[in-house]
Amino acid sequence: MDICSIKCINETKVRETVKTLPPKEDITQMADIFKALSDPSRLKIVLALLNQEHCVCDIAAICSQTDSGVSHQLRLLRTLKIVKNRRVGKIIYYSIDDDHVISLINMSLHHVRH
Amino acid sequence: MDICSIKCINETKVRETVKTLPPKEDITQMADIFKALSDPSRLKIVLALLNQEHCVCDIAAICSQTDSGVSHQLRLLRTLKIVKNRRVGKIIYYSIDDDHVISLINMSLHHVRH
DNA sequence: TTAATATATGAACAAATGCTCATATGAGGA
DNA sequence: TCCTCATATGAGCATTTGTTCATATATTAA
Repeated sequence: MDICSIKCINETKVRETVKTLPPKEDITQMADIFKALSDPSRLKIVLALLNQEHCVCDIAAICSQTDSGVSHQLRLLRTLKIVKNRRVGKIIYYSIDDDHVISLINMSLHHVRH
Repeated sequence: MDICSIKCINETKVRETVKTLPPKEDITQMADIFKALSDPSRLKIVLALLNQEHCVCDIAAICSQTDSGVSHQLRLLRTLKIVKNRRVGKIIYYSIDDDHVISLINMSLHHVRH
């Protein structure tokens, strides 16, 4: 029980756990990666690139989304270094840039399939 | 090139990748789990419970959030079977219910620390 | 240079999200 | 019983998010 509070708080346990928490910045970064994968249409794009690299309009065809929508999502994924791209003439091919993300996705896939 | 379209689409690659995509339902479920971990304050709650079980007001103290806010988040996490609880009198203790989530978090922690 | 095409970008808007405040529930003690 | 405390819940709101539409950029071909 805290002297300065009416609340029922187990100070020992609280202090113990506070010590184990990662720094705020790490938590923010972790959340950012999870957020990138938290939208079904964006996740679908990443899943598509898991198989092989694709150009923007192929991704749009695969995911039944507009080119513009896909482009917006790819920018976000690029910012987070989840995907990278290479240009061949007019066409820009996207692929996965981050192996950890592949592991994260495989693990969650395994999870939803029990 | 598609006969019915002006767009430059590599049909073979598109069809190949479409075959590898998980069913829509699986994608939705995966996205739901990632979404649960995509908010920093909610992620912090899960990180706190990773260490040991805690009652609601201890979680609030650890995470510098209001009891009410924590309670709302815990309900969401409960719905997704990420956390579970047990009652001891007036106090309700929450803990992690899903080992896969622990793996997901450890992997993303490892990721942000290169 | 001009036209055509692949991709990117900005603005706008509807929908979803997280937080706060007020109130409700449910358990223990007086 | 009544009061207190731990937790839960609903409504309201400001903010964020995903999508669409129009337009811009960049590359190739004519």
